[in-house]
Amino acid sequence: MKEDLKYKILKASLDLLEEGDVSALSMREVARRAGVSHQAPYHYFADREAILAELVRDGFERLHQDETSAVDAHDDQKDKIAALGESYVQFALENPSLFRLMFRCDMVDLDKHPDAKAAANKAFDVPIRVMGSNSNVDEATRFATVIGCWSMAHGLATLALEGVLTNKLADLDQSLDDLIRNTVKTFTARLPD
Amino acid sequence: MKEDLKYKILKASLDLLEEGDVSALSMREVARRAGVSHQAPYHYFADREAILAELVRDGFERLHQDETSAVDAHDDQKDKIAALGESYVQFALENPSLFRLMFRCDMVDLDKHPDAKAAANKAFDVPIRVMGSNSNVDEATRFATVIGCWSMAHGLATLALEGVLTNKLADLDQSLDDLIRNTVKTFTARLPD
DNA sequence: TATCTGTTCTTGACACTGTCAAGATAATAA
DNA sequence: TTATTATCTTGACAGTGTCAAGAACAGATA
Repeated sequence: MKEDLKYKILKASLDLLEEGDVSALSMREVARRAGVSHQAPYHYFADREAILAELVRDGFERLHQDETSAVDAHDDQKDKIAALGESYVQFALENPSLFRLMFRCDMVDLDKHPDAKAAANKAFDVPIRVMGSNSNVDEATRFATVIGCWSMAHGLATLALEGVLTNKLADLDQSLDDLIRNTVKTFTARLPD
Repeated sequence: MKEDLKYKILKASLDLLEEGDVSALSMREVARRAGVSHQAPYHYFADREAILAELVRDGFERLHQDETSAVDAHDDQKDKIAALGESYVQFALENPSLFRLMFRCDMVDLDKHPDAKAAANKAFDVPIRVMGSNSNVDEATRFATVIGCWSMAHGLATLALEGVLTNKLADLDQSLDDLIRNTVKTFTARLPD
């Protein structure tokens, strides 16, 4: 079927990405897995980065979905924020290599791939939309709060991903999930109403 | 001089790293810059990862220094924490490629490089030591607070590095520095005494 | 039906990479 | 002086991304 190979290539690429790191995703190995010549992928993707960009775009789309369904599942404002944070970290843990890739502008220059950039902005706008509506505080504080929460979720995700947290976790009698839930809850509780 | 070439190679490597991304750091380019044959570096480093590990080790050493001098410059507990966070982000902004590399376990497996791992742990222990001493809260909350603050600093650094923040900053009349300071201060103010 | 045109894929080449193997050269020790 | 070791070079190999050119095939046009 038409465009069939394109999705075969993307599937093989995603598999390779999550099997190992991004360096395992080579143009030729992707072609090999799709059962075509080493040059065939070039018909659908300008270069290696174009494949990565497509994976990144899809990643941000899925992250956006996870975020919105997490937010929509709650009514209380702070519950929304906590669920949003947890879904963010959860996504990272479930798609480690992809998540890493999604924030590697040295690998995928979003300015060169508008579709991926648009998807990223859609995902980024969820926290801003959810938290940016608190009119009880001034704008600077509100913005700082949004960025801080987002940063915390992103940092949690990154540190958990790189195994830094599990190292430090050995002492405490806590699972990684508990730690993440605990951390998110501890900080959302301190947010202004 | 003995070991002279070793440091020439490390210097060339760090230069290459900060000039572009980590992929610009090739064994052969490093050798070329040091003015030696493509194989000479192998006398001092087992492979490419060994060079990266050495850069990472040095990076964590410097981060640790920055952290401690930031902490030591203040007496008040919350000032210490704020300064610590800012120094962390500052380090990332001043050494973007190196900072990225320091948290890329797919590139440098710390378990294979004990020296780098030790340096990393030394740097990681500063926030734990500074914040972990608050006896007014239970241990789980204390740990969550430490991890949360550290995550926020790490997330801020990462997001700032990848240009995500500067994108979102266009609306507000704020510099990146201001935003970072603001965010750190906003959240340290909410910490329990 | 026969010819043209564009899509889709293949084959071949090139310069680059990391790294193994082996040799050369120079410093040091006996 | 000779032997040994540290230091560096030369050469090779398989792997990579990607440019260039060609083959196979589809569909449209005549």
